Amino acid sequence: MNISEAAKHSGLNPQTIRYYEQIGLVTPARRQDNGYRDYRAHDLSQLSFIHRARETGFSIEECRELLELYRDPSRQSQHVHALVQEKADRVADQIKRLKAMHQDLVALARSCQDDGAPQCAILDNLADHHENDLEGAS
Amino acid sequence: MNISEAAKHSGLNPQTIRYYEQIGLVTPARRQDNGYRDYRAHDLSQLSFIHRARETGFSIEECRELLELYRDPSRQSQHVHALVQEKADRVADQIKRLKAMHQDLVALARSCQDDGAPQCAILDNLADHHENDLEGAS
DNA sequence: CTTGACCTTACAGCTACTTTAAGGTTTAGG
DNA sequence: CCTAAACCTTAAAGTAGCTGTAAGGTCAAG
Repeated sequence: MNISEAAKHSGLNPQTIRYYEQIGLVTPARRQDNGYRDYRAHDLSQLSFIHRARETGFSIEECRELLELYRDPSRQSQHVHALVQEKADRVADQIKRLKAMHQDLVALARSCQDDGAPQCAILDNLADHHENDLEGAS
Repeated sequence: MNISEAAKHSGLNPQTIRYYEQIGLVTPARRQDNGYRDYRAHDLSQLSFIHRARETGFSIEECRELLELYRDPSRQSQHVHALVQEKADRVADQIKRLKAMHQDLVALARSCQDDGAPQCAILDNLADHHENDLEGAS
């Protein structure tokens, strides 16, 4: 199976697959006589695994760890559990930060009249913080 | 005012300020006799503006737009409003995606017994999606 | 007059790819 | 049989948004 078919099956695209091979995330694919990469079910499952894991928010390095555990028959589920838990916590954190940012943006949008006038509370608001700054400074 | 003081006041750090100058986000700072960059209130307000805008989630290119509007006396608040509104929408979207990801992660963590056994539903889960895939394929 | 803290430039490194360039192979059509 | 399109190959550069390094110049304190 050529790389583009492997790409379709795994949900990755061909360049990305080559990239993963290049950085040693997946083992180099076997080659056909013409030098083309040749993929089989075994490879596809690893590529799909990576795709899923990346979608789920794991970084490349985290995927590397997960893949090693995936391939290791003597793995301990504790290790995997800890990895996932920590990731979940970090995502929760990120959500918190984005929510705050969203509130800021909504407040900014509301503060602006949208009437074509040159006055705009948004820009004033963004510029604001610094005014107090120089007065109190040395 | 030297760059490190400007950094303190604006909340950016010196390398970042130089970087912003380099990519043309801010106009090059005037220089002292010794060649050091020299910052005044006018520059600080722009740097602070950028810092706030970046914190609020605007990309460098968006900051460039906002800054141009900020500096333009004939700007129209509509334009700014649209920019902010669109950004707010995109952030809301990102929050949605992260929430889905978080649910996935929590579900994964729960599915795993954390008992040191080699079986781990997490890895099975990540690997899963592909099984169905080959059967239906050519 | 030396030490340390600042400043300068230019360039490499980071993540996770995507794009480009320059070429070889295969396949379908005329 | 030839050609054009659609694949495949590699290596290298570009993307965002900085951060860190190297190799030097400047300045204030003791």
